[in-house]
Amino acid sequence: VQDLFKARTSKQRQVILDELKRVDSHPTADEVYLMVRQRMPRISLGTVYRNLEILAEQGLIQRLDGGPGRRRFDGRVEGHYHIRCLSCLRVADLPDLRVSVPEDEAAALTDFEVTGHALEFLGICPECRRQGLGAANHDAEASYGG
Amino acid sequence: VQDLFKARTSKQRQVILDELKRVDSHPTADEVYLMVRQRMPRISLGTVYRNLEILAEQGLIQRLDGGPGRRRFDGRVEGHYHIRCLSCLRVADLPDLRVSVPEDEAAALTDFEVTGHALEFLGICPECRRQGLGAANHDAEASYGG
DNA sequence: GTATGTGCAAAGGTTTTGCAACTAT
DNA sequence: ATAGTTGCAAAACCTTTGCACATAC
Repeated sequence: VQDLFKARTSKQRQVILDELKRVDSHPTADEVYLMVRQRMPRISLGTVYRNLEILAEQGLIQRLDGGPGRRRFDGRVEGHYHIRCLSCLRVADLPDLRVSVPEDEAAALTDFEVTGHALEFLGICPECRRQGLGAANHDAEASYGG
Repeated sequence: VQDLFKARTSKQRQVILDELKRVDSHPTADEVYLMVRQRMPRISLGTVYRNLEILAEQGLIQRLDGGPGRRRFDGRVEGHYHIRCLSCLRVADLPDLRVSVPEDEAAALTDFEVTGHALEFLGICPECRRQGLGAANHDAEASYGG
């Protein structure tokens, strides 16, 4: 997470945001780089990464998948959901939670053949809460991301 | 995705699976490497990666976060879910789908302070379906992952 | 004037891969 | 016998960062 700072409006940042609002693909960082370079050939990939991060923190764009932390593995394969601590990145199991996720509706709305879903809860674990690492520091991480 | 092949039972693969079943942390690849090395000091990190991949494909373990594909960005920030094609990895929006996700229950079950959730549908998009890239090739990717 | 931002290039961290030797079937 | 597997090291890949110069406020 970035430090507190007073964001300026740079040409580069505006164009990146523009391009992201313009399309409805969900581009990766280097795809954004390619898009932006057509209007601004001298922009660097590092600048794109930096600004995507900043824009996401400001809540002006949304970061999909990954979120914080690396790929993890789970030896338990029976259906269960997970909850991840946004502070220490640990993952805990939710073996006893049932959620009814309307895969059929999603299929109807998109024409996809829906084969499953991934649902993960986000929050702050008891240990981190005790240490005062509250949710305030992890605001823009909120809901709906996927 | 791996090719079709007849998996053998190697000592290494068994130990990796063992260790993953033994713990209920959700280790990253290099954490698995550290765990396994205590019983098998000469195993290599590459072998760990290869076997985690294979085990996940066989459905014997579960891969969390990331799943296939890289980090993506979305210029639309109003709450909406996504669906990802397991074949071409493209992501589409589901602006009109409402899901009631019981964050309060998750909080009660874990003592986490729950600040949000990430939900993503998985499937095969119409284009890929047309090309015969059916869900059969993407089986173990199914539900519940996070 | 000064904090913020940029381009460039190098470094960082994770994951994948080529290869020759080894092993389960 | 032979297809699958391993260890090792190198490569690939994605993302972050240090720095000197530029720019917005």
